[in-house]
Amino acid sequence: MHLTEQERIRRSSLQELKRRGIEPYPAAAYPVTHRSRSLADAFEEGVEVSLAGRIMSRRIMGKASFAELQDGEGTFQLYLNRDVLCPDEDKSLYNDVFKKLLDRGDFVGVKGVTFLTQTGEQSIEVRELTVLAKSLKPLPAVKVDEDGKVHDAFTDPELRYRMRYVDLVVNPQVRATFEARSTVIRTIRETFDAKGWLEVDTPVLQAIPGGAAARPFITHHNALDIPLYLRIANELYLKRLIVGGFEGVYEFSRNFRNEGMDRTHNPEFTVMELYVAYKDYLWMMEEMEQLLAKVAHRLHGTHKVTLAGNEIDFTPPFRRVTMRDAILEHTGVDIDGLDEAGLRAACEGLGIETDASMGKGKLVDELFGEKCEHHYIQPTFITDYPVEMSPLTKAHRSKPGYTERFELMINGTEVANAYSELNDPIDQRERFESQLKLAERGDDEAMFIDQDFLRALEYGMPPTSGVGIGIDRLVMMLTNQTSIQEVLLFPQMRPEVFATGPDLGALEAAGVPAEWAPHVAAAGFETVEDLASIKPAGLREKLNGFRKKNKLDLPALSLEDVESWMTNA
RNA sequence: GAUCUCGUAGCUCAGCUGGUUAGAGCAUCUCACUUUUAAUGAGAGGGUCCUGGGUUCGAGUCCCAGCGGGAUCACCA
Repeated sequence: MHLTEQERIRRSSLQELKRRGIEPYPAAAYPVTHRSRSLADAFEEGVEVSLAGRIMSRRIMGKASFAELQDGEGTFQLYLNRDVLCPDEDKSLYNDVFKKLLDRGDFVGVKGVTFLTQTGEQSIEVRELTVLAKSLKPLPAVKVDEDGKVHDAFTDPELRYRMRYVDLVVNPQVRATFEARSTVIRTIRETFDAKGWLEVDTPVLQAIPGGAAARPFITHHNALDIPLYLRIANELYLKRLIVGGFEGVYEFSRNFRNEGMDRTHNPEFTVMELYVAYKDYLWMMEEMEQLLAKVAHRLHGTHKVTLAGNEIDFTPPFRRVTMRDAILEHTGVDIDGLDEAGLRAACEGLGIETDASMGKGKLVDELFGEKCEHHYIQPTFITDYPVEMSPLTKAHRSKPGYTERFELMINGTEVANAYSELNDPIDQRERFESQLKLAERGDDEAMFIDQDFLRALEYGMPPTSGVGIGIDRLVMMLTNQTSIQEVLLFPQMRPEVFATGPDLGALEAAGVPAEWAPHVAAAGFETVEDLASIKPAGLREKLNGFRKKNKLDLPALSLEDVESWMTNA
């Protein structure tokens, strides 16, 4: 294994700690009395404290040193004085262990007494120092100067996402984003629980991927020998629970869609879906206004949030615009009364590409998506979607051809989608059948018919309103992030390829003498496959050349030697 | 999937129209230093210039292919 100089030094420090009888990875719990931020907030001098965390920096000045200890809350300054830490003759804990054998990134526990330095910095004078875990790889050396400017920032997105653990250690704002994410989810959960709604779990593996229009991931169940789909939505299951008599159910659902990835899409993402009986989409709009205002206020202490240079105001009520008016306003096209041909002509007149698989719903969707969506920066409910693009939504109470649906747009992006749920089983069956026709026309995202769901509706579902909130996007909106990868701890990445290194055992098994195997690998033939990729004569020539160049104390190889390995390979 | 763009030390980055032994700051190592805070001062080590081809007397630099990332687009929430 290739180690950098810094890694080799840390490993030798590790061995030296062990040699001195200091366990670098002790098993025992370390008793902690305080943590950094709460200690700073209620600071008093002369208090005995015990903290644990990572050493994030050291400023060594001979017989005294300062260090930054980073724990789960933040950082706190340590002051280590040689003669305080080591009051007896033996000064090795300070001189050797702290100054030489410990590094930035190591976990330690300290016991000591709080005090203020001459410059007024809250500090702990360390009386006891315990090694808790040695770090063998150096952390990126991020520094912040007195103006708050960050130097040598760890910013490479690939490294940050692949090694989120490092990102979290050195970039406090990243930790803050994920704490905010947790606060968003917790606030929603507390709000819903207080209203008596039930948090439920429904299947992730589904035989029919329903509830949304998207391409699913397919897997296979061996015992049943059937294909199963990772859920693209949980909507149909939650509605079954409303049929079953629960009056309010919600689920934070990890959904999976086998589609593109970009700064607003990840193959797996989180939607909070809520269904409440005896309500409609008008009620749901008010409910969402109150919820988002509460979440924003919990995070920021205000309803006004900065996002990508805009101030987003979550103060209720939010603006409401019908889909028809939105399209009329931004394109001059009145979709009311237009048939499929008319819509297609309107799209093409605006430079929107269409194809034969697109029905009325899809065409309206294109008009809105291309020409309107990005205009809605402030929270806005877009309401009353055409029936063709909403197969699970109840027909509008007074506008024929439309449904009782809204989407909440923030910063030009859809954050929530809600309906007065379709509970007429006959209408629902017809909607599914028209989806089937779309599928026959080539729309590979048209919904499957879920016969069991239809049966459930036939038993009767009360009037219900449902909503799905894109949690990842909502967190983006509330934490001023423009990439979904910044709000997912482990965003999807192409799998990393690790250098496997030479397989000496396999080389020897193929007949390569043990004394030759490392040299064969060093010459570039690391695996049996590598051996098989070249003619014996060529291999012999290269290896003997390598032997001569590196003055190996080994007999030259004969063609027979090499041929015998190849036969075994 | 398409287009553009990037890949140089542990980290952040220079490296000109191709030209000696590839540089800087931080980090690391050695020494000094008892209230510092981007600690300081002196010295030292550290490189598969992403990989593989090609052009050339000569490639980190130019060309081709590949791998990986980012951005834009398509699909989508």
